[in-house]
Amino acid sequence: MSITIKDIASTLGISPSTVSRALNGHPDISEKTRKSVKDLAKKMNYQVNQMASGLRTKRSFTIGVLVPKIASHFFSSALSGIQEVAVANNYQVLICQTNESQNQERKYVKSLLSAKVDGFLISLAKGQKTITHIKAIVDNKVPLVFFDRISDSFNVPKIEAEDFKGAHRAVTHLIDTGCRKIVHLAGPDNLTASYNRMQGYKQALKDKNIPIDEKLIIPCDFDPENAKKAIHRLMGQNGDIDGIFTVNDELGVEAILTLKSMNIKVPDQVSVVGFGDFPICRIVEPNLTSIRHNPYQIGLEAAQCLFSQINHKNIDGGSRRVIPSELVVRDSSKTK
Amino acid sequence: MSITIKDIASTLGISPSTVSRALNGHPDISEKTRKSVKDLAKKMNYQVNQMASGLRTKRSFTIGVLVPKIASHFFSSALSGIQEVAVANNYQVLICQTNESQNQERKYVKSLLSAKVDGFLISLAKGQKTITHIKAIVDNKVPLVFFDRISDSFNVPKIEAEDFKGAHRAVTHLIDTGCRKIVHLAGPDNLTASYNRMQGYKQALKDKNIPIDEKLIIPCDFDPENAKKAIHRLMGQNGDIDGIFTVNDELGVEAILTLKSMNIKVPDQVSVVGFGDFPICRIVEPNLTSIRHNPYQIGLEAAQCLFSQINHKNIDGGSRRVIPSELVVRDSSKTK
DNA sequence: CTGAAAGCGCTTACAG
DNA sequence: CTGAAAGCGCTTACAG
Repeated sequence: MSITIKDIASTLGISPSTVSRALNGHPDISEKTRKSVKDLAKKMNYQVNQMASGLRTKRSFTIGVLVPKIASHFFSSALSGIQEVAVANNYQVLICQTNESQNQERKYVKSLLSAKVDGFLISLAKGQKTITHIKAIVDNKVPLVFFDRISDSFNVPKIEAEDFKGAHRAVTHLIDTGCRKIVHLAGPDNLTASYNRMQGYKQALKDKNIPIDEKLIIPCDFDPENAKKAIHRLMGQNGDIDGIFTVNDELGVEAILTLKSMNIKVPDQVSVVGFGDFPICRIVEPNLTSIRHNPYQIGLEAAQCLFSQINHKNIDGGSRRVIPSELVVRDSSKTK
Repeated sequence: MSITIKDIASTLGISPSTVSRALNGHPDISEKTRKSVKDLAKKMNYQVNQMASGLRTKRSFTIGVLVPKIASHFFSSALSGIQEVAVANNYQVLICQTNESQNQERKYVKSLLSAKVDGFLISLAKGQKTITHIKAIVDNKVPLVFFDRISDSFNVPKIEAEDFKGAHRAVTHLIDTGCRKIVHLAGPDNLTASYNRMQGYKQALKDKNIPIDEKLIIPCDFDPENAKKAIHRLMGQNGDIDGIFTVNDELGVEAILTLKSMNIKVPDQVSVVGFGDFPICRIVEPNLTSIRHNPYQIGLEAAQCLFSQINHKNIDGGSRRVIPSELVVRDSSKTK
């Protein structure tokens, strides 16, 4: 039904081989033939059948992307960056949302492997334990790049946000503006990003000779409800808490809203600093001080790294690229 | 390199045909053969080559989705709904972001056609004039469903938010709570969704015998900056404006922030109602009254509609499904 | 500069 | 119940 190379060949009275070569810009073909083929292709609205050419060339011109959640500022921005690079390389992007489920992740990897994608861009679901499906990708020698949610168990390139340094910067800012008893509303610590932010928090305290109190580190699993409960509990028993550093901006916003509902003044009584610099920082009141990282850039560089593997086959093993971050001071923290 | 049906056949000493049938659950195959094939396939970690089977069966098990922007609450939620249905149908989803550019949209359609997707789910870029690329889809007889950003120029199914009624509800609420001079910060009126919301606004005024003042309808093209400027200008010249209805929540939030920066009390002096019920409604202060529609549901139903075409081929032409909305009253509007 | 032929990995009418 | 053969639409060594 859909028109093929053969149709063009027969109307032009030449062979399909020649049509294929003309369409693909093969140097052997005469200018005249090339032109007549291209003109007719355009006129007939010919579109190469990617399944057929992919089967022949072993290239699907498709990459697969796994993210925990599409509907999040971080990942949807990263996806934009990825798409940008993919388009520039004439590639399609298969986007899969794992919903933080390893099971779902496993299924997607299987089906993307079956779709013969030329490469994978993966931000892991939380709770990583059994990652045999990732091993399947590596075993099949399909290029793979981790971004944001990475795993050190594999010798593949990784693109990360500046988690440790960013967190360090955030907490140092809190200390420098007078906070001494600083809570950390943490993410799942089996995620490197969360873990590194927590380490940054700890190191900043150490550097300023403030003792680390493990009871002030609350795992919230990215759930604002947990943040709310934790704040209610902590503020009840520790009247002297004066700062909160959250693993991301959603929890930071929740912290501000909760403190306000308890009639605790932000930042006069308690300062809050988030992580991510999402647009919501400028909506909540007081505006949330945060760490700006660049999800678009992270996606972009992850994709560039993947395509350099796909195109030049230079597998540079477990390289690691950290995208810089910066502190953005707003009204939820004090000035010096 | 990757293992094929032939490998399984030769190790088992049977023909590829039989392996294919066994794997696909063909009824003719004996239980014994089926089991040995499936066991070996699992053991060898066999994955069917989708390009090959797709070429043969003329089915790619892939659908293409076009959205103006991934990084938006509405579309990323809709995408989740779409993904849900796709997975249930064993389909992959190619997601393309048009960035509101018709040119980009045209390119994506071309390349998805070339990828031989089994169906399209499209939310159009704004500024629709030349939509010949959409015609190409229809001409190729590839199933297509429009969602949210629809066009009436094509006889294909459409899934929409309840734009007219929702807007009518929003504005009626403003009037019922005492507003009389109501501004509408509008979207691009060549988008049906925006247009219908504007019509809902107008009808609500008519129904309450309030004259429509075209100078109070400000096209903002979804840009918060335009909303800000419009409010500054209008509030300067019309001291008696007492309500604002915005085409979406982003503009609604911007309206609240702008009014506050001008020391105008919300809702005492001016009430604000948005559209969408995005999470930001509960972050801005006062919390934004809005119209809840269900982007996840819209995506879900659009996908279901598409798959009913793909699977049963029942093209039900230009059917139209409107997903219900409801008014969610918060603090940015007055109580009766 | 162009064509005939083989083959990518699969599915499926046809035959037995 | 199973196999041999053809073919999906393309690309590409080989030959001339």
